[in-house]
Amino acid sequence: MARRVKEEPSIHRKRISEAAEKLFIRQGIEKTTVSQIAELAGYSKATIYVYFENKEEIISYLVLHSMELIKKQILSSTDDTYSDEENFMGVCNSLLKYNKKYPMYFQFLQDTINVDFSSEKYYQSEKDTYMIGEEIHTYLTKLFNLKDDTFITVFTVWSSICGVIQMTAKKAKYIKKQTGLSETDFIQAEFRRLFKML
Amino acid sequence: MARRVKEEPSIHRKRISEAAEKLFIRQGIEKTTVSQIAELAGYSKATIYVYFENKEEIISYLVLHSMELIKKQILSSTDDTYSDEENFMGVCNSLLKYNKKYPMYFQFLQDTINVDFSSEKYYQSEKDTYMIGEEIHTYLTKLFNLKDDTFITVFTVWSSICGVIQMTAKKAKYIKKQTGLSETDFIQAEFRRLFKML
Amino acid sequence: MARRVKEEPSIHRKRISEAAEKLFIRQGIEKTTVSQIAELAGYSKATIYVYFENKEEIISYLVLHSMELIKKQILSSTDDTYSDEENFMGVCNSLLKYNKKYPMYFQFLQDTINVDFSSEKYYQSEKDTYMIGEEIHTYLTKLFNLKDDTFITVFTVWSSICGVIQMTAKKAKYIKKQTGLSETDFIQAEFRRLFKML
Amino acid sequence: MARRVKEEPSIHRKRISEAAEKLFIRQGIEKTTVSQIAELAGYSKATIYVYFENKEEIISYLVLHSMELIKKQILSSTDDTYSDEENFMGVCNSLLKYNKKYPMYFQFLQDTINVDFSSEKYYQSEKDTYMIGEEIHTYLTKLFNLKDDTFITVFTVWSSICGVIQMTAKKAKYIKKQTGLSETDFIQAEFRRLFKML
DNA sequence: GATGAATGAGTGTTCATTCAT
DNA sequence: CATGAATGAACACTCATTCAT
Repeated sequence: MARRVKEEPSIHRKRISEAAEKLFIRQGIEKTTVSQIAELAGYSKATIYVYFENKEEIISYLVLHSMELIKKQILSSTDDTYSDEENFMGVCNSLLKYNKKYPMYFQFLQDTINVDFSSEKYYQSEKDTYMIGEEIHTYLTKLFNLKDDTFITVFTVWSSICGVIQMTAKKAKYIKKQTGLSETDFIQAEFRRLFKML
Repeated sequence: MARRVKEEPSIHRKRISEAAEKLFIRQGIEKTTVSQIAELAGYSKATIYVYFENKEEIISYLVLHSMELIKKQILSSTDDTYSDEENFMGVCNSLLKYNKKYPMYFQFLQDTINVDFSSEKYYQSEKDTYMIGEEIHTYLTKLFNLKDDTFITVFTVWSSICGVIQMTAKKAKYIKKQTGLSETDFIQAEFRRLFKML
Repeated sequence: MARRVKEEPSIHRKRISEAAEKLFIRQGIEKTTVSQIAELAGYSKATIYVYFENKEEIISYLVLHSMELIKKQILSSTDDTYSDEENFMGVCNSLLKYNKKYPMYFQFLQDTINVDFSSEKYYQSEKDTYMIGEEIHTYLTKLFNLKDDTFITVFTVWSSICGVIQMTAKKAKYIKKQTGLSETDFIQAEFRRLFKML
Repeated sequence: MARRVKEEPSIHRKRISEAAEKLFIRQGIEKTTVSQIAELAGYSKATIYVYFENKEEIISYLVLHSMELIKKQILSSTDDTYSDEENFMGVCNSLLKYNKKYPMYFQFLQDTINVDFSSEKYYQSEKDTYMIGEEIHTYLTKLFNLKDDTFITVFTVWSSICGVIQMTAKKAKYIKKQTGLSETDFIQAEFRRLFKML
């Protein structure tokens, strides 16, 4: 599992990762083989290993992609001029939408991120991912205009939203059985409750 | 993949599942092979299949085990006579402790649970797991003496706590870097913040 | 694969072999497990090995059974007072019926039979099977009142009938495609042709 | 069990199938493992799966091979200019020789052949096998200059020859015991008898 | 006499990865 | 640069058979 810094994404990396993405979403990461990725990307299997060290690095690359998407999503659904509640719901629904579209990437959001960039063994993607996470965090802090305990508050709220989205998605059937509410209705209610708590 | 109700755990099932548990925690479920489980449990591989239908059933058995543990944990750290905050922190720290000890089981908490028990294809363990989940839920409802919107509130809070614990555990390094706080200190602060929100 | 002479079939051997027979017919020999036989026969797996040395001996026992059936079948469908053609068709249709009912046993008819009974390593069943074959042969010889070259004629005709039945059964689809005739119609025509040849 | 048409036999397919052939003859198809085939062919087990979809396809490939051999054998031992008896004996002895050399393939001759080529799920080999069978059939029809009932006659005779060869081979010991004749002598006598019947 | 318990020895198949060309 | 070819290492699961009790 040797990790080294690699030159930045060429057109090939993009093409390969896009193929991988489609397959990951369609059938899950574990069940997607490098062969399938190669075929869909229009390369030979061996060529994949020219542009990515291994399957893991492809995943890493896509984690970055997912972070970029979330950021975009959040930026486009929030605004200085909106009310706090509108903004809060904007963030929530960005994440929700994201989880619906890329349920598997959502997991990544809550996954460990390599922060020890002093070592030389990391993928460039990991560094980039980290930085985008930072940007989102900074953006949210400003958005909610929090004065003190900024970090912890943003972190806690963010974590709670993620927790609620994840749990609700997984237990949808159970919720339906207990409350009769659809997943969609239930989660909006949860978001509102969460906002009131703030 | 025939699933049928099976007679309850014998001493062998216990021994095997304990071996599986150790390995699952140490190296993850996917990477643990039935051979390894057999070896550690002191049985031959074939014998494993005498006591469990397949690997999946071992997992299912352990999910139940994990639910039982959480329940015990929560019961022993909360009480009618405590203040609301004490109880809240009790629940939080139960889950936290649990996640520290069995990080992999914690995932199970947020995992889909088979609820369609009308079908005949499920393991007894799955049904049992569901029921313990119900018991915890009922207990928490009473504990916090919530009058209306009970279900949604308990669910939201529970999800938030899980989200916070999970995210904090995964991003511990990042948090340290940003705030200088240890994971332990940071998460206690998060719990308190969460309580204030209620 | 040690073979030793064994004491004659008790009631248990009968019960076990009957279970095996049902399963062999239903799902083939290879796909039938000793466990299944034991279960259907109402014994424990280990008990099977008390009454039969191994799976092979069960098969051997059933081969004998099949021989007995064929003999009965032939005896009941031929008679001194019938015409030669009637008798010939009787034999043919006995074998045909037999093949339809126990396609898998039919193979046995054309299988090697242990004739070296001087050695001590054979199953009693094998000896018995051999003797019934002899009886059938003797019966047919008398039936067709052949004077010279008896053995070879009976053997050749018998073999031809078997060959025709087997090939026709296996190539039924092909025959349908080529001639438009059903397997039943086609094989009766073959039998008649065979008789004319005699 | 996806079956698709594959590109034609390379040198590897030949090498692998030749190894498989030896093992199949020596110990039977069922008892031959893919590992053994790989070892004897000088490849790694995984490589076998590069050139054949699965074990079944190897068998299918060899069935074709066997059909080609029989055809050659028959063509080289019969001729327009020979007498009918010479030709008949030629066909018989072709099949006999073939059975001696590849007893296990001989079984294939009497086995079901996939005729439903409208479906897309078959191996190219299976189609080819079918076509060679057709060619043999056509050739024999012309050879014996049969006018009417051609199909049924050729089919019946062919089946009878196969039946006689198979039965005689399996019961050689028994025949020796009963007639004192060697298998070789006995079967030639059978062939002659068969010819006289025509 | 009957069996519960245990297992050795496979079995076909998959897949990420390497490397000579 | 790109890849065809090859494979090591697994992996979940099966089953006939044994033997102490």
